[in-house]
Amino acid sequence: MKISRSSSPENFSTTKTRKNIELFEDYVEAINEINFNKGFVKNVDLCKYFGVSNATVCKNIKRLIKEELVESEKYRSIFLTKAGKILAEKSNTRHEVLYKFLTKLGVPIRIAEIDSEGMEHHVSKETLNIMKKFNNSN
Amino acid sequence: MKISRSSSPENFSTTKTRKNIELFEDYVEAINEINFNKGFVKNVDLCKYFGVSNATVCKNIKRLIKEELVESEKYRSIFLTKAGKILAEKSNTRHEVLYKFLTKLGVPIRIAEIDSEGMEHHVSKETLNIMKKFNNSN
DNA sequence: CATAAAGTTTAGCCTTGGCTAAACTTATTA
DNA sequence: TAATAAGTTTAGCCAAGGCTAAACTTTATG
Ligand SMILES: [Mn+2]
Ligand SMILES: [Mn+2]
Ligand SMILES: [Mn+2]
Ligand SMILES: [Mn+2]
Repeated sequence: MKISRSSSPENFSTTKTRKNIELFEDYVEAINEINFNKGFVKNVDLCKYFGVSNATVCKNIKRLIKEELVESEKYRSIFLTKAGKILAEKSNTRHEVLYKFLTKLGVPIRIAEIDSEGMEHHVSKETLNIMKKFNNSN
Repeated sequence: MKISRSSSPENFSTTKTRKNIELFEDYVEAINEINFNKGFVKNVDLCKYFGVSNATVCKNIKRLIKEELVESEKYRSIFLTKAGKILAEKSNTRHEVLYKFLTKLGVPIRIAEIDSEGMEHHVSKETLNIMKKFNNSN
């Protein structure tokens, strides 16, 4: 039982804050990707993407609307707002940098896909910059 | 919007599974650490450690007891079971390897402490082994 | 163009992980 | 040792993120 790091409540509260926007980040990323690939996004697309029920997607989209990341009229397509688009690009870039970092390190592709899906939301911009540098010189 | 990785519902369901044991991992790690430092663990110690209320700790300890990771009698100290101890050691090792990995990479200590608190729960054993190798040769 | 199929929303349920306030137990100290 | 302080549990609340079943809307088809 060796512990070289030190722990503090602030670490946990930062982690909690990051977890609170995790779903938003995943959704705007997904919406951006699906829209890029097929031109529009509907409830059913997100169900397939995440593997959850239509009711779950519907409820979560309402939360994204309240956060002004998404716009949608009843029974219609789902669009990112300006803020949603910005968050999507930022999240996608971070996810991409982390994924590439893991593969450059030697992590098998399938494992890097899985691990990065969870890890991405907890990578600070400082850590991200270091990973970016590593990617560019390896 | 460049995406070099590929996404699948399995990535999200694995991530969900990992999130479901995140609290258990943090708690057994904390209990192990506090016990190591002061010989016993009480509700109030965990409140300070995590920065949450006594009611929250009490409720979460009940969940750990149901999972047979922890034993405790009313108003008394909190102990890890055999399984709890094993999970604590495993989680601590993973946390420690990741933390050291980030610092060796050049991430400032304070940032590595924060980022590793969230990332640790999403690092597969394959990725962990690669980080371990990196640590030993850098 | 009427009906059937596909897709979306609503209603109502559940667990997790937080909180405060109040009740209860244990520990301290006058 | 009786009163007070400190610590723990219980009760009851909330939001997030899941689910199924049923109602409703849109799209496709005979
Ligand atoms: Mn992502
Ligand atoms: Mn993700
Ligand atoms: Mn940890
Ligand atoms: Mn943690």
